[in-house]
Amino acid sequence: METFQALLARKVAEALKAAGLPEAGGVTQATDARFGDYQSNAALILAKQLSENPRNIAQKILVVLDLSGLCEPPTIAGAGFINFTLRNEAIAAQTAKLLRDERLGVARAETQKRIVIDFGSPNVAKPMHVGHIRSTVLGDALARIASFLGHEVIRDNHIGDWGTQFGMVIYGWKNLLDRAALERDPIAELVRIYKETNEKATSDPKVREAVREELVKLQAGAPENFSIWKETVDLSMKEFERAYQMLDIHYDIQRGESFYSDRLPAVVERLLKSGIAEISEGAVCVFFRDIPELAEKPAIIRKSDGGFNYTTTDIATVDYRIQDLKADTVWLVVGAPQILHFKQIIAIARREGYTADFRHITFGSILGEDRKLMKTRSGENVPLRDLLDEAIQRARKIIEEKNPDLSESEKIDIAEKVGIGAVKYYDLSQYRMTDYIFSWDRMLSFQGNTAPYLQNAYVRIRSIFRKAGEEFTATRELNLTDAAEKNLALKLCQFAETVPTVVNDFRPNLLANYLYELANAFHTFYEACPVLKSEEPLRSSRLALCELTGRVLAKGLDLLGIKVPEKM
RNA sequence: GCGCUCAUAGCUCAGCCGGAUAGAGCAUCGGAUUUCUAAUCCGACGGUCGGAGGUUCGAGUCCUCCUGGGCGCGCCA
Repeated sequence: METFQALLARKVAEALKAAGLPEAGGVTQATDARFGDYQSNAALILAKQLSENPRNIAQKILVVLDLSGLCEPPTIAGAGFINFTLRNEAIAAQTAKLLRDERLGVARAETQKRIVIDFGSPNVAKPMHVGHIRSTVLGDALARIASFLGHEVIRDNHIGDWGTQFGMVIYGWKNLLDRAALERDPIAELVRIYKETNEKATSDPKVREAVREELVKLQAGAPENFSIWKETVDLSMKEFERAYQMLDIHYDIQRGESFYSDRLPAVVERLLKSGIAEISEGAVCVFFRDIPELAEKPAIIRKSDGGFNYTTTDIATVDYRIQDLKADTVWLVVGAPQILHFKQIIAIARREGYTADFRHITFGSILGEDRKLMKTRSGENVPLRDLLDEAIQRARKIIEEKNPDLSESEKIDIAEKVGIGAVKYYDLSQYRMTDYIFSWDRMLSFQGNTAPYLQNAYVRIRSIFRKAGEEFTATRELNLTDAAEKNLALKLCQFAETVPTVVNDFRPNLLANYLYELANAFHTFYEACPVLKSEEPLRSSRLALCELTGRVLAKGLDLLGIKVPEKM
């Protein structure tokens, strides 16, 4: 089904053609309710090209524009805006259609893509911390949305499970490991032995040399070192799984850096052979002399000691994703500090002849109340596990206060949905590039653009249906007499206009903003329009609006990876 | 030094292809509940959109320069 926006845009385009005018932009939602529901700026755009009075052009368009049944007669306003106000009957009819549409009006993308989404990427032997929230939550939301839009999505967790830090870990394991501590809290013990080894290595050259040897042995496949490595990976993966379970994150594949390790020599050989890489100061490098911003920034793909680094790994990763996974699109949801690195990787991919669409999707940082990178009091990264536990705990406390009569199992369920939802929504509702200040009070507030506010709107709807105690059957006729009803219905119709915009520039916050406006429109409707106490046919009509609002809220939040409780 | 990025109300943040008088929430002040969750709603107050130029009929949005913050820049990832 076609959205109002698409329908009006098509009608305007037809009118332009009929009036002998060139194409000129689309139709947008009105910037202000005073100007109606939608607007076209075609006349203003054409005025420039044709050097003619925009209002005259608007008039010419209106003469051939037939919107009977859909809109009130369009008006020309201001400098030459054409304003459209939808007829209530048209909104009612569209809303009734949405009730019978599983996709809630959202069209599938015209061209289906095969998209590998690289997000999360925690490091083995290190705890997940706040720094992982944005990549994980953003990547997951984008995956859900792209998938809903009909793309074939492969979610890949590019785990940091290979690299020089394993020299430290293995040395520490052999010399400093406390088995009992490892049983109790594996990651904490791995971090401890890593840190202590690191300290010893900085002060003692002999340790430094021993660490290096352990790494070389690992890379050469020495059985003991390999099995230690394997065990640390397994322990870490278990830890990651716990976090992913709490966050409801699922991966299709988890190809760590180690997966690519045996492909690295061939990568370097190939690049040398094709002349893309060359030897410089004993290392194998790729220079980008023709790309001004990279001209002074060569990429090293084999160190002078013969070792490979993460650039080599990422080139191998590109190979795998394009050739084995057959991706035509790759989204890298990785922090901004790696911009230069990925520019190099993408430039190399281009030289190798890959035409896939690579997007490095960056994001800002999470700050503490002091406006500096969020840390614990002792200056450490805040462990993700602690943060999620605290979110649930705080949500639980609020629920206890507001609704103490709920059963224990309900409280557990609600606290989890509200707490985790609040953390995710707080992240996703803000523009991804800006740094944001982490605040429990704000994210768990029931007022404003927060998960609890949206969840509460859903809960109010469920409450109505519980009270009604009847099976919902969609009416075919909606009555939109009250302004609050029209406003709500129109918002519901606009879900389909909003969802696709998210992937244009990878901005889930556009969807979040929409859901907030929808919830707000619903609350206003809820205050103004009694549902169960109203007379038929109004009662059925209002129930239908509630039903649809509930479905859109649940689906919208689901696309952001957030669950809705039935009560709260 | 070069590159990327951010700067909008007292605070926290929206503002997608440039469109009309820049919007929310919090805070402050004032209203609304015999009512389906007041966990809400309605209203008031509050802004030279960091600064200066430029492009345009029109700039928070695009371009240039400047100021300030964050991040990155040859063998860590």
